[in-house]
Amino acid sequence: MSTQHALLISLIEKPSSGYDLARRFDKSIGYFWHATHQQIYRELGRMAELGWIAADETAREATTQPTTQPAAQSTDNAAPEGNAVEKKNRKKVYGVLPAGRQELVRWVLSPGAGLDQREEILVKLRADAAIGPLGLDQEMLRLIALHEERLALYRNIERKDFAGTLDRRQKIQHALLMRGIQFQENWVKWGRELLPLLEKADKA
Amino acid sequence: MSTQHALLISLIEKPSSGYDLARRFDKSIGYFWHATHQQIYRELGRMAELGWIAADETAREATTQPTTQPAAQSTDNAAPEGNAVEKKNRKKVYGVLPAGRQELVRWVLSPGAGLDQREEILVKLRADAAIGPLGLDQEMLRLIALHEERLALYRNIERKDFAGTLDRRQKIQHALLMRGIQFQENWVKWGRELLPLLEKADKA
DNA sequence: CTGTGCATGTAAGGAGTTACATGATTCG
DNA sequence: CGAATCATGTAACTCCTTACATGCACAG
Repeated sequence: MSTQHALLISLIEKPSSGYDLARRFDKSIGYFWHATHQQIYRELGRMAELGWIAADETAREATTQPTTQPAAQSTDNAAPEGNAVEKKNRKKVYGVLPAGRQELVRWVLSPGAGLDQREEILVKLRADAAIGPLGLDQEMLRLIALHEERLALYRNIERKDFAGTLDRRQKIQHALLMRGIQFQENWVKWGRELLPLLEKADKA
Repeated sequence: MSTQHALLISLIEKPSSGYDLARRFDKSIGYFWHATHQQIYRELGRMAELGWIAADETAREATTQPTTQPAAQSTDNAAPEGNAVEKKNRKKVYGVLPAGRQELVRWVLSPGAGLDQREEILVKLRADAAIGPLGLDQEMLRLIALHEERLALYRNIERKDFAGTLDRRQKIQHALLMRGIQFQENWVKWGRELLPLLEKADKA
């Protein structure tokens, strides 16, 4: 399971609440691993039970040197001594415990599945091949637009975040972005070429 | 849900048993939509209930009670004399009924999600970026090899099945194959470029 | 007569989706 | 004050994965 591990990474990059994570999964790491807020809260709960992470009031920290430091995170939420209040609803900031870090390393180095694609449109195209032209060009146009939009987004990120010289961390993150860019470029080009084949005959 | 629809297409292309389908999902359509044999049998059962497909010798005990529980296993079993013929275990060849075909068309033309990638290795790389070089080059090499293997397979299929002039059906199927080829080429190239970044320092 | 391939399933559990619910804070 | 947004969760359900179970047919 990778959702937990994606969350661990996000938490290492920056200790966060479930809500923060949910928003972050709508961008950055969510671009290559999607998760909804319900999933996130559930996995946070499980990982807390497993001792991989902990909410701030409980034994926060222990890892030696997180690569990124949150720097100016409003320090006002201290009050460690007398809390005991248990306000039901207040923000819980989770941090990664040593066990969580270990688990992450273990998982990163364990062999993964690789190549098991699941793209709906490919199945639809196969159907279109089998049972006559159904007018898939409309759907295809829609998807091309989506991929172009995403491509533009990635290119903007590249321009903004990856100019100048990069350290190792940035180089890898840039490579991840490039993967996305190349994938989208490739997809759009392929889709455009395919388009003429999909028109329904009676359109003429 | 697309597994059902992938099965419908396979059955339209050629009426088959669950077993046949499972084997076919290890190639051709399985290249872009994976499914295990358990999934296949379950979905076949459901689609049969829905009236989308039917096994060839339909008369098979469908005569009286529509919702017969297929339980009747283990101990209580008695009286093989009841309906003598019907060997329990023999091959069921399913074919698509009009309702199934309609459903397939409906689904093909309905808008799908598009872009929600989920590639484990990308998450792992992000982790490697965040918490030092962990030695991901080994895993990366493994994956590159997998993708190259798949690429070679695709190229063989192209050479064998798509020479000469093609009709529309073949053109689309060729485009699907090309999608796979381009994806794999792209992936391998990207992976090779990334590799130098992943070596663990102490390897020197 | 034993192993391999054909052929069909059940059971249990984990992961993901969709819908609903609720209270707190902030801002105009 | 009311609406938007922050923030956390439950419940029900579907889908996917892994392991197990059974029985027939045929070849060596």
